[in-house]
Amino acid sequence: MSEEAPRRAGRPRRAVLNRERIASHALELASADGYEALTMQRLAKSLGVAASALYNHVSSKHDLLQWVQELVMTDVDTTVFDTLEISEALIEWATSYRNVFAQHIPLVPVIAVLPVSDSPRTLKMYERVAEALRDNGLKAEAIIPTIVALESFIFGSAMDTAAPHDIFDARDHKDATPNFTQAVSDQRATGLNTSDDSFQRGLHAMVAGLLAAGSK
Amino acid sequence: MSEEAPRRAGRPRRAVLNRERIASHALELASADGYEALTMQRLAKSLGVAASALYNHVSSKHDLLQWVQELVMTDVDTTVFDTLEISEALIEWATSYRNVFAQHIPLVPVIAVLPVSDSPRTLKMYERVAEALRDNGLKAEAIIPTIVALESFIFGSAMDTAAPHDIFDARDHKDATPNFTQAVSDQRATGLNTSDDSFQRGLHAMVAGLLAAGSK
DNA sequence: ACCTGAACACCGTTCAAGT
DNA sequence: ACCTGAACACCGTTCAAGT
Repeated sequence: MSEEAPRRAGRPRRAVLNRERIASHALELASADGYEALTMQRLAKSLGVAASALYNHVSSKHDLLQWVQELVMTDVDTTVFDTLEISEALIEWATSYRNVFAQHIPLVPVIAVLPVSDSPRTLKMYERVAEALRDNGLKAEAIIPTIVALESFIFGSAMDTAAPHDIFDARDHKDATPNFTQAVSDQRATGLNTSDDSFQRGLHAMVAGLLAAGSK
Repeated sequence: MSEEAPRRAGRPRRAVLNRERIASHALELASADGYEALTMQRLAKSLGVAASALYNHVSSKHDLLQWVQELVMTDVDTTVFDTLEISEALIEWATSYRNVFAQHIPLVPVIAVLPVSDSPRTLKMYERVAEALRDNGLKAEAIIPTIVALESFIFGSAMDTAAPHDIFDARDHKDATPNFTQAVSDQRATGLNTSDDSFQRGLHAMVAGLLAAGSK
């Protein structure tokens, strides 16, 4: 598919190791084999270099995860703010955001405390959401808390998708927890995935409440 | 404080290693020195045994973290459901829950996917919340999603408290993000801690919305 | 039944030595 | 400037050997 670029005679061939190649290999490795497979040694092997070579380009594994986070961020849809009414847009954006990180749960603790200055794409996303909120009459001081609250819910909900489907199985303690047991069975009867059902209910509640409370 | 129990002559003295002692030592170690200090080796040392001895009582480090989680759960306040009106009670309970796990962030990914059957105290808490929601007229199928949505927000908000205070500093990209930059400055002007402000706004919005949407 | 000590199979990271 | 190979300081976990 890709053709070899011509090289000058005196230039030695060397594996091209740079942020772009390292990050995308890391993302591929994690996506294909899971984040437990994303070790510096295995990543180096897949790049055809020694593990120590990676440290000429990235200062720590934590930094590497930030690079991967930046790549993953591409998949979050912010175009919805261009076309949809604000509450619909927030719901679609949040759903996309949650679904993306449900595929990258080990990145959640990283992104949750990541300074925006280290992630241009996250910053750009914030700008778009902040603009949309302002344009729709949200009070100035409510904009950031609105975004942070939604994000916290998004991250928590992304983690919740990793819960086993029988997480609420309490057969051993049924007698002591009649209300809970009944509630589990009633939710199950809807046929809806518990994580998705919970996320959508919580999201609609929060979006409506935040827009109402934050309006001028 | 505690007096020595008399021992029979033939009984050899041995370090008493059991779940209770292991779990409480682990909690103390993590609380005092942080979760990065909670390793099997260091825990063993603090108990006066070899690391391998621990494996006679706990099957893995992950299981140990579940034990610690069960201890920490004690601090979450569910008595509020006995005295406060439902939305007030949910807000106080959630705030207590979030504040407790803000002190134990590395447990969040553990508890988020922990089957309730492995955590009697969590189960008991769910029962109390489910009962309160039912008593206050929530639709049967809305009870579990209401709890799960609140919990996801609680876990995400607990993680958010670990964010650096300058997480939103975008001085290098100010020109490209005018709305965001302005919003950050306007929130800052309130003097409120961003995490706390966001949590309380999101919580009030979600509680009101969930109760309204889930009512019969 | 439960503990020790050595070992195993990994980690992330550093660094002198090479080109 | 960037890579290799060996080493370091850890991890969690296993297991034969002891009592």
